[in-house]
Amino acid sequence: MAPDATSVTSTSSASAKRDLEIESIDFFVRMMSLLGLPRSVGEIYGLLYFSPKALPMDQIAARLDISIGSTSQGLKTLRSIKAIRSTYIPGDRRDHYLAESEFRRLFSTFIKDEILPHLESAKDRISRMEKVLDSEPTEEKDFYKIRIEKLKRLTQASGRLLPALAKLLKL
Amino acid sequence: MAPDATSVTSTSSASAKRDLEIESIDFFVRMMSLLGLPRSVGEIYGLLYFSPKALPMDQIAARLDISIGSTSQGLKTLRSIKAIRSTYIPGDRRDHYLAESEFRRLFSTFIKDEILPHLESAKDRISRMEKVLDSEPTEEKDFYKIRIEKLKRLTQASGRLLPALAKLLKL
DNA sequence: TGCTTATTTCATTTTTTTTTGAAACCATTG
DNA sequence: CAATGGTTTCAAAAAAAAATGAAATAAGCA
Repeated sequence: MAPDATSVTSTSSASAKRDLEIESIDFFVRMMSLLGLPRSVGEIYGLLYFSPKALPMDQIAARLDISIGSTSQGLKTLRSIKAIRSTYIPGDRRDHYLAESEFRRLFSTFIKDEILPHLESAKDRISRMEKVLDSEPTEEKDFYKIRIEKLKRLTQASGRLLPALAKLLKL
Repeated sequence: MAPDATSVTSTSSASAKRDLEIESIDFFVRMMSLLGLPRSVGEIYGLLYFSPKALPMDQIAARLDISIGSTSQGLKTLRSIKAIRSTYIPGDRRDHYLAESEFRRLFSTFIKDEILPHLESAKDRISRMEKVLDSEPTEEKDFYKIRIEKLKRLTQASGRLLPALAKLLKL
């Protein structure tokens, strides 16, 4: 049987570790919620980020005091944005998870998966707008033209800036 | 009494306008939700963005078929991020709202108000972490040191990049 | 000042999101 | 191939967020 969570360390201060862990969890709960991800996802990542050893799902759930359902879901989300990876521990059937500490990858995956698809559909929408405007003799055509033009520039700029930003975050 | 919403246009196609309006609302509902703002806020901004004339609150509520409570709240949010401004219409007691079409201002206000404060508190948190690590003789000190260092670089980079980004979005 | 209309506020309701927990599923091992 | 331990799934419960509507407030006008 694996040693339980309270007996992990021998000589070093458990409370210092715990303090760091709590700050980390707090940090990432906020950061993930900024990205629109649920609390549990931030908690899991925060715990793993300051864990020197890979942790299995049941220990994560126990330490955070959340259900294994949430934990499984949260790990799935984190895997999908490549924020964690699992390691093989010989003689243990459980998957063990490690935080991916390269934020660059984390952000670029997030941008690619969550933001860029929206930009794609935005382009389609703008084409539709132009078609509508061309086909019908509308008053204030200039006004509409300018607005559409601005939208177009916004999406173009975003489409160029976001991937560049992702690269810049190479830390 | 002001002319009602259905009799606004004379010669031009009302349906073309309506089509553009709907695409616009749809566009901004998505975009605002990407920024974590509620649906109603996106709807209001989308409506105003493609409206050649300034609109009063009651007309906004009526056209979007949302309550005046939501409308008032949404306008407040949009005002707070400088996404709209109100104009004075002689002979009309109501405030009339126009979309601010300079996205630069919109984004930079958003970044300043919503993101940078988090970065500030992140700095404090990192200082606390360093204090904890220094004060206690913890095992795997190197591991923790490196993690804290990475967090520090992340927040520093964000603190520099985000304002720069806001400026770049000068459209 | 009092009357009317416009706007804000906020307790309540509705809707949406997240979490839970138990059942189903899977994979390893005796 | 049954038994055990690990993981996922998903309906139901809980929590959080947003919208409503009505009362309170403010603001213009006679």
